[in-house]
Amino acid sequence: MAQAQALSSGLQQLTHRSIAAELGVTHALVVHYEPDIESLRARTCEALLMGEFDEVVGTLNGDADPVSNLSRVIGLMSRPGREDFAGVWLDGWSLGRRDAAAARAVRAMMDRWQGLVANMLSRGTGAGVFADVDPQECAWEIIALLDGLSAHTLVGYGDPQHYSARVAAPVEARLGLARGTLNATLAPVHGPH
Amino acid sequence: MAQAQALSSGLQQLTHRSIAAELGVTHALVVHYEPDIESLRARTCEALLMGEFDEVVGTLNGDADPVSNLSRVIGLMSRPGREDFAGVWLDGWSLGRRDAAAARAVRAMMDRWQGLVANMLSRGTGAGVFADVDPQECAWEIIALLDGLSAHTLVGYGDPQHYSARVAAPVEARLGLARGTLNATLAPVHGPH
DNA sequence: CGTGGTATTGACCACATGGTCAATATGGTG
DNA sequence: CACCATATTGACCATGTGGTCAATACCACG
Repeated sequence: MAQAQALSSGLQQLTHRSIAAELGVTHALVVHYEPDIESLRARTCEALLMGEFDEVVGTLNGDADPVSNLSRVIGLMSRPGREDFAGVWLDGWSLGRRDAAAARAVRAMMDRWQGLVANMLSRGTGAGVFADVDPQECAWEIIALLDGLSAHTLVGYGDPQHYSARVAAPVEARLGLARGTLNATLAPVHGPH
Repeated sequence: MAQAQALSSGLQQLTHRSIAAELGVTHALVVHYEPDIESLRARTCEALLMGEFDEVVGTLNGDADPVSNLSRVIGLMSRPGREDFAGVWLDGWSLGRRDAAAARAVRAMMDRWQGLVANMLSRGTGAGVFADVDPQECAWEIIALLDGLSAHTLVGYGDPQHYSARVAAPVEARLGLARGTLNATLAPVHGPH
């Protein structure tokens, strides 16, 4: 419902009337149940980002190998067709500029991602598979790279075919991995549902 | 004028009436001279980004050392107080989602930055100072990292004090430089005017 | 002087937004 | 049945937007 609309048209286009139209009711009714549209937007944003996160985490299910974990995350985040979620992130940042609550929510989501990656990194460094980096700091760098990628996606900068490799390369260098180790050619494993 | 307003309030808040108010005239007059506000926004965005670019390029004036060049760029882009320009980038990406012309303009700006960095990289690899990377690809990665940084800036994610180091670290790793080589503690050299 | 072009205005329009409010259905419970 | 809570509506409001238009003011030039 609201989430699909936000995905395809952007959070700012999510309005009492747009929801009402899709539901086939009056906008007054929507107002009745959702009196504060700003909050609805923030919550929708949060729900969408949380959904994406959970989906990715679900994909890692059971797999404990930090290399394949990282590879999968990179593959999923740089896959073609992720433009809509990139848009949600962008809307979230935009929203966070004026709405303190939204900013807090977005930061919390970023923390989740950072934690996920940091976890992989610390497992990898512990096992001696990765170079000895500070997992927290390095996770931040990877998140920043992925966020930059989202931005690029939205204005169609660069060839999407190269996205995965372009994220993988610097991460591999940072972790002392051989070139191509992290460049998953689109993870086949069941895929997101 | 218009640029200052876009910087402080965001491109979307740049409106016929907001300009008129600041100029102390009627909004009809503004319409008379600037009939298409969308185009004004796009042009303002472009001008601002171009201004930032030129300012940074100006700072490098005469210095041919790729290491100090890169270090300065990283320092400038991750300095505290750059939130407003980060906002312009964000607005640009946002604008580019629906306005094809704006997207083209933003992509052109990204190309400029990518070219600037690629140039540094190819000089560095040529001189054997940097590891042997593909300058074009690697420049892209660095740009993505900086763009991700801009996004983080806007929602206040992470400690701004660490921004510079966090960008420097992965780049150093990628280029085979010693830790800290690129972590300029705020370039003192005259500074941007 | 007056004639013409530019600067500037106020009044207006259509449209969309968030939101309120009183008035109805509608359906279950005592 | 009567009653009450909930669902739902249409009408309305203030505000903001982009934009048009006819009417002035003003100033230079012949």
